[in-house]
Amino acid sequence: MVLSRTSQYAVQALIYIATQPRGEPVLNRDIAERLGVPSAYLAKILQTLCKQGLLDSFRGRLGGFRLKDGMHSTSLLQVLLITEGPQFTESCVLGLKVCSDETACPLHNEWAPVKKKIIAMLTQSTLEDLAKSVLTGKYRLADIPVSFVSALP
Amino acid sequence: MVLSRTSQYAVQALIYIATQPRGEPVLNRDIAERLGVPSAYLAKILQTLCKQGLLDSFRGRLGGFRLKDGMHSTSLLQVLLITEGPQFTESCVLGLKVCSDETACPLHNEWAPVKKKIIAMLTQSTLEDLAKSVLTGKYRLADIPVSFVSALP
DNA sequence: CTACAATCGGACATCACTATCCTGTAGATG
DNA sequence: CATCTACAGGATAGTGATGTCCGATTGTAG
Repeated sequence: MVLSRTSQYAVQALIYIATQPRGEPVLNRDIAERLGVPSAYLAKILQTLCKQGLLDSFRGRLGGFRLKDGMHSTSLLQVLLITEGPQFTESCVLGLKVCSDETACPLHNEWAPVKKKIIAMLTQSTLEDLAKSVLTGKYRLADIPVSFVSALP
Repeated sequence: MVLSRTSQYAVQALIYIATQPRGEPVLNRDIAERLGVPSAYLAKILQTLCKQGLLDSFRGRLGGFRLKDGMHSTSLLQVLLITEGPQFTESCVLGLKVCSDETACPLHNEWAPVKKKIIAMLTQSTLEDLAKSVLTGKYRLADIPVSFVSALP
């Protein structure tokens, strides 16, 4: 019913980056502070997202992370396949190693349509869409209230 | 996308017990062997299910666990609320401590209908229904094929 | 070139879940 | 009562996800 911390951080960070002006790298430190998550841990996650081609990173002054070109339309499913692993959409609810339509667990047929709906929702939600809805101010990206006024584009 | 081991074992064990003749206690050892799960760990889980009123337990000879009267119609949701905790249906996908309709995370409104579908499915699935479908032989309750030879010397 | 800022990445620490061990206790049987 | 059996439950260990630390490396600016 809930994602792993790693996935949560990844999604939050990516949405936050997507709310920032395009092309301008965002500091890991700033993202961590904004989201109220451990910065060293977040850095590892962002590095992974870099290796998987979602982000660009820049060292030195004016460094930071930014969304790679064209990655604003990345879906949540693509993100979760990275953070939860490629078996994210495959694994059996009861943990059976083999659970196909032929050799199904008792929940397989009940779960199938639900899974389909989840995947549809995750495929449909893109980073730029989510970033837009955050920028309307109607949604919260993190628990910690923003102590400083974030820049509006 | 997948339940905790504890929940998996609980659901599997309860379905298995529900497939056995009513009123006759089933040995923890037999359940563990049938499911291919560690028996000592399963015992803890079954004890929890006893305390929560789903199971009766009997010590000594002819002992074991059986479904409490009327508990054959228990839904999966009731089971998971025990094994995953009462916040199972409440928690935010992004892990926010507060995420209501008023203070929503960016995924809240997308997730709501999906969550509704999940809960409907879990509420609808009862132990006796699942036990019945297992008894048809079309579904597997565990990975390990039941060769059913207790080759003890 | 030099100094500094920021990521990179390996090593280590922590915590919750998972799993095991062992002793105690209760029930059944003769 | 004696004894076997099976659950009860506290203590303990393994494991993977999570979180922290610190030095190495790379890029920018002066």
